[in-house]
Amino acid sequence: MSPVGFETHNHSHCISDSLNAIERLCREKGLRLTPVRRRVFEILLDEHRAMGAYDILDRLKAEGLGSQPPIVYRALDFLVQHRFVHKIERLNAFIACGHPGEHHAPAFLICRACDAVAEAHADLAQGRLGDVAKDAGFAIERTVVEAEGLCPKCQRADA
Amino acid sequence: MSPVGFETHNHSHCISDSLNAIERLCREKGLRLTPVRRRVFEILLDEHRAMGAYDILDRLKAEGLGSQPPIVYRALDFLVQHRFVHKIERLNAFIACGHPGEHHAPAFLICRACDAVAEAHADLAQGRLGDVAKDAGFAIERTVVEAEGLCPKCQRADA
DNA sequence: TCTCCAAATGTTATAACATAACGTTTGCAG
DNA sequence: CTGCAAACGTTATGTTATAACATTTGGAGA
Repeated sequence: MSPVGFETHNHSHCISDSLNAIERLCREKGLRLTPVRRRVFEILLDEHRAMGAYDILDRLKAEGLGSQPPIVYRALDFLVQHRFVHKIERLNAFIACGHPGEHHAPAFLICRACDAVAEAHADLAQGRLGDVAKDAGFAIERTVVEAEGLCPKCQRADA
Repeated sequence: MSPVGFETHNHSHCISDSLNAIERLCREKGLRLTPVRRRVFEILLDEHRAMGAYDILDRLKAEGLGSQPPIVYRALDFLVQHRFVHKIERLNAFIACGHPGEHHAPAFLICRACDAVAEAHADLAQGRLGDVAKDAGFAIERTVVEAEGLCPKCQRADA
């Protein structure tokens, strides 16, 4: 349950590992990892931050891979649906999943100063909210858990 | 910690109680509950559901109380800042707080079929996510907790 | 009371985010 | 090899949100 995002790491490994992981998952499940979908995922891995759909689109355009919003939104729909990418609702932005394939209910720590995002894990449906939902007869299917605050670096800059 | 929103209730009481509560709070804290701010809050109480900013704006327009987006967004900023209204990020919509003034970390159950929203309470910062954040040196200031699924009524309709 | 300042409002314009609709291409099962 | 579903390309538009600047309002202090 350690967050990913505020530490340094071997980035080329994290890119190839994640890419390998989703390639394998797509093969196993018969999903089509088309060039656009694959490239959108790579861009998100490469930038390693939450990006707006239009930021991604700009990169696609520069590479000659589709140039209109629906292209990128459709690719993102696919990636989000299969949990390869998460949407950060607070930022209207998208980020590559830190451990694609592993079952998880993602939670995010979002720095309000630098917009850095760390992915953690918090299975709400298992906790008190799950009890509340159960009592209310509500069937939870997905959860959005986002904590906004200051990352370590920006706390120091603040002081 | 019971959710509010899927049950019937005495609506005129809930309106006057909430309105009284925020009037008192504004008096105590020296906040200015101006006509627009007050009316936006009343509209949200009255409709008793999550409304988009432009839905609210339509009602304001009909009443001759300001007619441009910044009017309603500024009122909403004020109301959200003081926790009289919550933003539902998943819906890009706003809902009157079920118990203004009480300290709380709101959580929402959102029906994907009818968009009904129930407010619950889940102080994440106190739980496991709080520990993770602490370990990462991240200072949580606000949390967004939204569970999407099916409300009791829509589960029955589904079957 | 006046006057000055900060906060709130009014207004125009535009930025940022997202999808509807429809035609074309592609991949693959039969 | 053919027919269909899925993905892609494209145009247009819908939806959500804010920048920037002028004007008005409310209240603290001279």
